[in-house]
Amino acid sequence: MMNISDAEARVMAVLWASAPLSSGQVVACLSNEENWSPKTIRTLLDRLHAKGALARELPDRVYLYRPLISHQQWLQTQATALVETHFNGRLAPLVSAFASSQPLSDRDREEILAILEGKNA
Amino acid sequence: MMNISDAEARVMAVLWASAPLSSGQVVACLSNEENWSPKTIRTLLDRLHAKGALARELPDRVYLYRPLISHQQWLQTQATALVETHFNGRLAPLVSAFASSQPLSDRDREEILAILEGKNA
DNA sequence: CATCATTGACTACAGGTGTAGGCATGCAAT
DNA sequence: ATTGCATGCCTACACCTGTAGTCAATGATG
Repeated sequence: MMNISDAEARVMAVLWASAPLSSGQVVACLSNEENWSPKTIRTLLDRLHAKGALARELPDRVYLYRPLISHQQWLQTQATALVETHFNGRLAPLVSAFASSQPLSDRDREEILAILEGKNA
Repeated sequence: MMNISDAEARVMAVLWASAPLSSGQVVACLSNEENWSPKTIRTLLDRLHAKGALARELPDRVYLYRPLISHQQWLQTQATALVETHFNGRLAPLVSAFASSQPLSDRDREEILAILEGKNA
């Protein structure tokens, strides 16, 4: 799996929410949340394209970008990577570490319980 | 919380397992698992000290290093950071992402259930 | 004592990341 | 047609990271 940096991930998030988008549209979406120069965002789009995380086509005069990896895929990668590198590959210690730093919400409790019971799908 | 890179974390792991240790002892511990030059390990120790992750004293002619942050603390930081940045601050979606990439072991299931029931402490 | 191996202090260097800037071009508006 | 803004392409630059190397002092060994 390719590496996507934090800044790049925020750009991906926009395209995971809706795609394809032109660079201008991505810039517009991000200008609310991030205080980045349009140049910065275009650089990140370029890098994501170079990495193979985004496809782009030029139907008109402007590139349209589209994710090449799914959000789900990416979340799985991130979750398993953390579990592997810091928790010896087991999920429970991560859950424990998280729960000991902040109490679990009822909603989290219920959803996790459902997953444990195999109702995830 | 300071940043500790992956390579640095493997050095921290040695000192979390036993401390204080001299740089030579850390080198010895790591030479089994990692294929690093002693130079590399000393560089990592230096950087960890510069970052404030390790304390060091020089009682004899050799530095002794000791962690300034606990393993637990670090795991909490890592877990909550991932949850914040990729899962909107909620744990359940992370559990879901992990479980959908590989089935949970019985042991994980049991331990997580125990945590949900408040038996973590 | 002369030499070697260990340690510390400083330096190196490429690739990734955050964060843009400069230049050219082309559509848009006057 | 001229001007100006958006866009693409290339460049910049500092800091972090992985992975060492050099040089000098010091303690151990023959």
